[in-house]
Amino acid sequence: MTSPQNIKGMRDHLPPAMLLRQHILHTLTTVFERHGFEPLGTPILEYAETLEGKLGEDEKLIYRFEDHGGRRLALRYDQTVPLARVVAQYSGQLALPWRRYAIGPSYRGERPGRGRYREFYQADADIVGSSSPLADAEIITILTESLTVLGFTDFTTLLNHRQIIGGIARVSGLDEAAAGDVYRAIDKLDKIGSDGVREELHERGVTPAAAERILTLVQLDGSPDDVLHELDTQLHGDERAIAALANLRAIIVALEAMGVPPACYRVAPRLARGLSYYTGLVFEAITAHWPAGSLLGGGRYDELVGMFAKNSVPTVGLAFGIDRLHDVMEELGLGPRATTTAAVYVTIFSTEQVAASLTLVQELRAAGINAITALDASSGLGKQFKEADRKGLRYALVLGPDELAQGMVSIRDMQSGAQHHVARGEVATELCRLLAAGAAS
RNA sequence: GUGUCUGUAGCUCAACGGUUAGAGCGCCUGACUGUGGAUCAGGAGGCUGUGGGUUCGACCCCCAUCAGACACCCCA
Repeated sequence: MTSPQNIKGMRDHLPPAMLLRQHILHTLTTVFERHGFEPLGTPILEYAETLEGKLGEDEKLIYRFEDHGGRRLALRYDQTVPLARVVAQYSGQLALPWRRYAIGPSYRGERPGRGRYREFYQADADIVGSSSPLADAEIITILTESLTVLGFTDFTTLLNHRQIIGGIARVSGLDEAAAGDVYRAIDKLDKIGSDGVREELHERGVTPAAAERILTLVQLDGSPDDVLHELDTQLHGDERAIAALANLRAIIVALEAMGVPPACYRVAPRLARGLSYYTGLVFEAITAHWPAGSLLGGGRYDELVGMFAKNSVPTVGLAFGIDRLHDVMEELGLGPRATTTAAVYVTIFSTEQVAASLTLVQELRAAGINAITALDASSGLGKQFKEADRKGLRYALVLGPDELAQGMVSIRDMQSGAQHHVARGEVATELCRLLAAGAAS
């Protein structure tokens, strides 16, 4: 391999992409902290044993290897299992319920595809140690706020409950083992249609009568109240499912109180979700602009932490897929379209004026303005303007003999080409004013 | 992990198995004034993803490998 190359499924992020990613991460951090969540950092590497036995079939996607000492290590598959490890390990230091967020890369040895990579960023927010429906509702509220602040206008959060899924399987006469298979088929409803699902169910040995029952229940649609009411009737007699419906109702009541618009969520009994550790609420956000998988997902997993600790620790949380968010936002033109970090370019007129320009640029920086100077004092103004233009900087300053003599600085608007003089002492305030006006429009 | 397709200049793409692999855009230099975008003139840039094979001769055909796209599978 003579020419440099990326490892399969792992990407570089050049400045324009990285700026959007950072905008996303910063926005999510702000929302998380607005809700009082605390940051947690854990290593990318864990003992393989820590990750094994929690993910079901997905386990084969874990990157595993041995270190120099022959220890079996693994790259983390998500940030949830490490959270569970931390909760068990530091149980004495953590006051529960604990609201924590974590942002970082995880790794899965999958075949890369649209919106799917082997190294991908997730932003997680979880409430550890509470089984209250208020915790579930808080997570959904964070989800809604985050997507709204990022600029999404037409997303929907699908809500479901593992015990509704279980109940539907049970009243259709299936045992727990078969239910998983069935739900994998139902999860594809949007993609292959009800006929396709019917066929798949048949292939998996579900009787036609049971398949029809399942399809009917799973395709219930309408207002959350209507869907829950109908499920109540249909699942009558299945205690766990009835309890799940009550739980969803309580969550929705809390959502309403927190002002989450009803148009943002639906009860969708067909939502399955793959990760095997979920035990209660499950949800994911979808948008018509991204047919390939969900933007984020999550749910309640009350037993996972208990696999490390002795007692069970009820937990609910979500994970944003940063790479998918990024790709969708790019397609929709959401977020800042900056290609660089600086806003102002200070030219250097000639080798005699180097000091004057350097002094000026430091003043701008002290005033909170991101600014750069030319690095080659002997290059002409034309070349310097060109550099400023190519970088996408909004303003260029000229400080030549004429300006120096008059105690002025020329401010050039690189978009319009217009140029005006400002007194040397007023430059920073004038630029702040211009930049604020530009940001507002 | 399975299947299909793709890989040529920084980017988008040409080139019948046959001379020295081309074009547009971009990049660099100059015309050019104390000033970018426009125009004109010139210039740099390639072991055709990589490694084998077939052939007198390979960008082109065959095999392998790496990377990418799409559809499965699954998921963020």
